[in-house]
Amino acid sequence: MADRVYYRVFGTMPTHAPYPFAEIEPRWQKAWAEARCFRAAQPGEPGSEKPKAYILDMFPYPSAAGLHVGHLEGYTATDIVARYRRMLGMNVLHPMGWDAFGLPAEQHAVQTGTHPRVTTARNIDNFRRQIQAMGFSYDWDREIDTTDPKYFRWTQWIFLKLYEKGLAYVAEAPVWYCPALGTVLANEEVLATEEGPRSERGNHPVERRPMRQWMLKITAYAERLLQDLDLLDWPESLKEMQRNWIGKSEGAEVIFSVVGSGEKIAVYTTRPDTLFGATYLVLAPEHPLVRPLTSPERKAAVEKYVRESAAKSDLERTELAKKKTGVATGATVVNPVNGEKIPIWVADYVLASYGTGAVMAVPAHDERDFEFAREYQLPVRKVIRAESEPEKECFPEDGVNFDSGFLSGLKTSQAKVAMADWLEKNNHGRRQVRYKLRDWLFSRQRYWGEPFPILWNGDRHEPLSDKDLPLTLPELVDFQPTATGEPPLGKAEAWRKLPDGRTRELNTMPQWAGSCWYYLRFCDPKNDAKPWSAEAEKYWMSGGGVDLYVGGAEHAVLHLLYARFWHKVLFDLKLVSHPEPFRRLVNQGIILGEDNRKMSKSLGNVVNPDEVIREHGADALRVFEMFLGPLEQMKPWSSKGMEGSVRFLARVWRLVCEETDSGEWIPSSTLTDGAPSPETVRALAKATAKVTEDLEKLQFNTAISALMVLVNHLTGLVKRPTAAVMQLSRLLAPFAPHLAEEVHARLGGKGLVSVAAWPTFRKEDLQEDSAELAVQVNSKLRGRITVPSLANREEIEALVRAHPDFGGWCGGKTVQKMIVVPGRIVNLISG
RNA sequence: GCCGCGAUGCCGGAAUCGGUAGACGGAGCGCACUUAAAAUGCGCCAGGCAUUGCCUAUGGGGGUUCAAGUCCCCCUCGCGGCACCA
Repeated sequence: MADRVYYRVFGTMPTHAPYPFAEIEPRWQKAWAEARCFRAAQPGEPGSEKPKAYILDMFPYPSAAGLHVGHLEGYTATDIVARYRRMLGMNVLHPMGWDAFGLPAEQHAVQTGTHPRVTTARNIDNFRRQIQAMGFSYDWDREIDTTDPKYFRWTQWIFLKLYEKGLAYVAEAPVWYCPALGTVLANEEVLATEEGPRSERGNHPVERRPMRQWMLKITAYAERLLQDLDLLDWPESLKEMQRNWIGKSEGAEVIFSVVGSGEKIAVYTTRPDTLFGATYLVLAPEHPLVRPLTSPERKAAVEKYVRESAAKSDLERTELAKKKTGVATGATVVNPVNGEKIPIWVADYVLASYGTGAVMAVPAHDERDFEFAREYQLPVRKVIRAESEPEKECFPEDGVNFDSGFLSGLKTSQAKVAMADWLEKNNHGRRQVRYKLRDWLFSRQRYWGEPFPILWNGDRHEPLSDKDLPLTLPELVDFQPTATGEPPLGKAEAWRKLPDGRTRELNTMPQWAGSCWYYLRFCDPKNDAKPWSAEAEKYWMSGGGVDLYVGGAEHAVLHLLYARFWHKVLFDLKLVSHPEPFRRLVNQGIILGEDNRKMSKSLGNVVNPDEVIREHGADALRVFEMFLGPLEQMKPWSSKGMEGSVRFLARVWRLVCEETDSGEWIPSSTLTDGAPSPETVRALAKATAKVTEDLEKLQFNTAISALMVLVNHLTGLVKRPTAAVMQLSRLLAPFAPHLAEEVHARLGGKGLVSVAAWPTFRKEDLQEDSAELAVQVNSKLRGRITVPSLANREEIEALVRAHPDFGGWCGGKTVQKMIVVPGRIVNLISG
């Protein structure tokens, strides 16, 4: 009984920490802040003569929930690189800031009446606290906040530049409206889901509504946004997503004349070579010519069909619709290439929003047209044959033309050119390039965003002048969006109306505005005269822009496309020196919960970094997140694995300290000032070589593994040379900076290890004295042989022949050939 | 359907130019220390047969090669994206 009480009481007592991280970590964070050792030198300042490195994270939206381990993975990776580059002697720009405009703070304001500014400030403080607890080496003098008037003044200024260039305009167009969010959304913010189109944020249903909105002419940059992807060191998958989103297609516009009327119908096709096979023409139900062209006897049927299509959701019109529907108009057009009369149909498989809203149907060579033709018994005329494969009913691939007049006998690629030439020569059409990319819907009916620096004078808009910037938000008590679709800013009567009768634009900018240029502001964050100085931009953005940009893949066609667009506009205005902002980009993979499912509150599998730091320390969290696996890969959390990282760091600690019976840490008696043995020299050289190589390739998991090998070696020594442990502390510094500083200091190291020089090694120290080669016989492993590591082929061959097992390996057969790969294998080929 | 990425022990993952598959960590097992446990240190650890040793193993099937996780062809599964874009 007494025993059980003893265990209950002492069994739940926390055993003391494997090493005193809770005392070490805050102390070094304070030391770094006091030494200001992570400050980046501006051009002209001492330190700016060093080569620069711009290492950037995608700055966070400071949510009420705080940081999660996924943020920390990317931030840890960039911090390691930043610390490593600093130790290599580079002038490193590694900044952090807050993308603080946005919907959640405003939704909170709607519900509680708390001003978004208050919530935002509180969330930022919490994020900053969490980030600082990780020991990240940010230059906090450069912290920025997109909601600060000193910042958004310049967001507004850049908007005016776009406005002046004619790249910002107001248009009445069908746009995506989200009733739940009370605002319109950009195409990029709408996802196609099984339940229909939904908002990217919050997964609310969205609908098409015609509204007057501000648009940015991103389409003017479509070709350059596409071409310049080739300049970038980005994941191929991400470039592909942007290419798909831009959606370039090359083809021709063909003009058909309507029989018995002066009307012409233009269609867009990527296959002008199939024009001889066109057997009908299809208009989208929304096409303006549908009504005027329909013959009186078809009128009722066509109008009914148009009405039905309009009532269908986008979903019903696309993927769920197994069967194509349509109706004949009774009108006909002339195929310009052969003078043939073909009927005009209306069908909703043709989209009004793409191309001209009309297509020429070639059922023999287009799956969709084929399906439709079969449904309504329309003629199918083959004009292209496969070069080798057997004939198919519908052949949409490239081949050779026949029954095609002047195109007969030509291959598809040649036929396309010939037909385009013919169309242009005879005025029946022309070559054309099209993009799926649409202009960027840039206004939102929300309060917590940048106000547009625009005034309305009746129906006309005009820009605010630079001297009136920043245009700040009016104070409001009621943030509720109105049912009429009028933005909340409409409630600020005094703000909205100017004495001279002009009124302010009431929409605000989307959250993406602030993040479109924040990386430029980091170059010169305190400049009150300009968004950034030319000198600072040229210095930090040289060599192709940001040298390393790490963030999640969810921004592939949002932030990353918008920022590239703004950057190109700024490039054309000669405000930046390179056409692309982010030279190298890496997506960190998401970290799953321990149950292998996506971390979410409802599943209860979210890992709270505050708790992990309290239990195991920031260094252990940093090391573990990097040791989990490759940065780009999706991987599950493991609390057992987390403990492994703690054990590793505690092993490092015990190289330097040992514990007394009373539980105190005293300097280890195993340390010696003696010279390291050749084995230790080799272990150090190997670790240095491997860690250096892996850091360059962002392979943090294998770099840590190399450090573990070194620590295991040092742990195994009876006497540990201080110099060796000192070198370990420098190799460890980017990964576990607090512990590295402590070890460095306890061993009598001068200054901060965070700014010490990165270790080097001598190539000859990597060399082993002897190497063990595998001996294969007819490619099967049969034995091993130890040879001097510098032995050449002939010497190795002689050693193999002289080896006592040689006869056994050959099994009495003669060796016809011996393949020797020094350092690797010997393969005996016998017959 | 199309595009991109991936599949290696019980688990996370290593493996340069094609050259000893499984580094490192976790889990497990054993030993030492301890009154005991924890912690720590050391050792074992793909599977099968077996006496040394041999055989089988990198999602599946073919191929190239002295040699394939790695290169080529076909297929299966998983993840991400796009999806009637003419």
